[in-house]
Amino acid sequence: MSQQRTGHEAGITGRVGAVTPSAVLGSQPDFPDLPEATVARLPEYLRALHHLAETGHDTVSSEGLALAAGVNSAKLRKDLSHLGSYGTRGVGYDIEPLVGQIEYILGLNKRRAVALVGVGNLGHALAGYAGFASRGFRIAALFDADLTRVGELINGIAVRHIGDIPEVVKSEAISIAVLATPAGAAQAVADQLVAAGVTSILNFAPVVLNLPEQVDVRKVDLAVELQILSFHEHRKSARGAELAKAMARGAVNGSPVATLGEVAA
Amino acid sequence: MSQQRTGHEAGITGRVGAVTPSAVLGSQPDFPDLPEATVARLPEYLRALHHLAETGHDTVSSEGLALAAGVNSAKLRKDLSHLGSYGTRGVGYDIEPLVGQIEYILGLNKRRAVALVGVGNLGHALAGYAGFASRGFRIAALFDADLTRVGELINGIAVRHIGDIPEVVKSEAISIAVLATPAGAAQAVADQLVAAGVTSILNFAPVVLNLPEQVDVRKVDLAVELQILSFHEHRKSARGAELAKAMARGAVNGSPVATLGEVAA
DNA sequence: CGCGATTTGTGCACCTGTTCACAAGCGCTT
DNA sequence: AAGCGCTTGTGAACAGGTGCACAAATCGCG
Repeated sequence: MSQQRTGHEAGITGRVGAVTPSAVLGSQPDFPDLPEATVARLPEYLRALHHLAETGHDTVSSEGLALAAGVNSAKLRKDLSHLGSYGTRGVGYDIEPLVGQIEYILGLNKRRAVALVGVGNLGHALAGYAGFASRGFRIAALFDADLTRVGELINGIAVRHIGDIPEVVKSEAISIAVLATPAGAAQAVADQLVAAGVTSILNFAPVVLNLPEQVDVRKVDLAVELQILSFHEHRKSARGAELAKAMARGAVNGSPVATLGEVAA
Repeated sequence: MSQQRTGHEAGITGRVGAVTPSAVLGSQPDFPDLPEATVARLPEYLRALHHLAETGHDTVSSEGLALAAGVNSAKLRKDLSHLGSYGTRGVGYDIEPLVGQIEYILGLNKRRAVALVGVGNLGHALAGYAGFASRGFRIAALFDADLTRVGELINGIAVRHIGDIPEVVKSEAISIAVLATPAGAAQAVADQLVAAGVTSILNFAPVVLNLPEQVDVRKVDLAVELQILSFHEHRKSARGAELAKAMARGAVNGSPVATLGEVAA
């Protein structure tokens, strides 16, 4: 159970990137077709690899990397096999070129400029989050609708009014935006962002955005995550109660106290 | 493409809750076996239903609710059918009892106490996040390892030292914790939480936690989300470039400018 | 009271993704 | 130079989830 479930729902099917058969242009396998599920795991592999590199490793086996990334080794090998062959049988994977390949695939060789809209409670924290900077992104602009917030400096960047979105998105060549506005404003702001040229949005507002097909949207809803955990809590206690009842009636083997953990294990 | 992908990876398979065959105890269908994918969508349905209720609706069709929740109607009907029958053919679903049923399943009838560990940049924002309170949770305790932070009041709650975790988790009957510590501290803190009795953890630290089977862990990594979007950006531009090249060579139909959007649509 | 319009609930086929298990390949040792 | 142990890469079976398409059920209206 404590297998780690990480962001990103499958839900949408199909390979990603399969648009032009390479036969048409005879291109080298520069951009392989990756299953969506694999794409979602690559960042986790990348993080684990960086950690291994920092702790002095040059190579790592699929078993070792799988452990560090919280997946099983077969899955890991299949995922990496999609990127081409970066392993040596009998030895393992060379960390350095593998890191390079994954970063290339993820488009992280160049640092990407990101806009953040909504400098409220959450947005403020995101603006200061060091993890963005250290993992390939640069917060290039902050926006808010509230005029009293405009001008405020956060981490050295001034908050601008959302009216400036078109101008700034163009001048900074921003294609990714983080949306941390209140729910009510999210759709309108998203429309403005898309109109300005943004093609990927990370949405923290608890609303379903309605946007053109070609725009990628990922949603993170903190309350939803807790509610899913709540379900599992409810389930555990319900099952525990039922089992206890069953025990009390049938009363065969094992101590009622241990049942919950035992069953799950 | 702009279909909304929401947290929560499948990855782990199997029904949830299938532990005791109800034959053993002849229990009413109080706690149905739900596919994990369905569980992950229920919170979204719940949010949409609340919104509909607030805007004066009594009933809603599967089509309408599916639209509001960002899924297709067949999937929605199948999901709801797992909860038992709350719809009327020819009419739709009665919102009120449906809300009640989903809240019951998710264990949201009673407000759940949550502990938050790590009152740094992100933790501070989470502590003040209104969405938790409004959607079934109560932040019952704040913890930090930094003694200079201990005692600070956030939203009316005092930050306590992590050494107090065992005591407070027991006295407040906390089973869910939010982990917003630096990566280096996360595993140790998680161990302490579990030892104190916590059985579900929402982990914001970019590390894979190693915990007993019976503990549920969900992971949210903001940088990972951006990296996935980055992949799609990279893919879009790579495909765009290839298409442009192909166009320039073969030069058959359509304007090169429109291709990207056209293909995706 | 019966008929038609509407919408749910679901059997079924399809498809993505996971896992097992093993052959192929590599390096080290003798 | 040959053999041995180790690890990758992958074919094949399996599991879970999705979406179509339709039968069953309900309501409203004539």
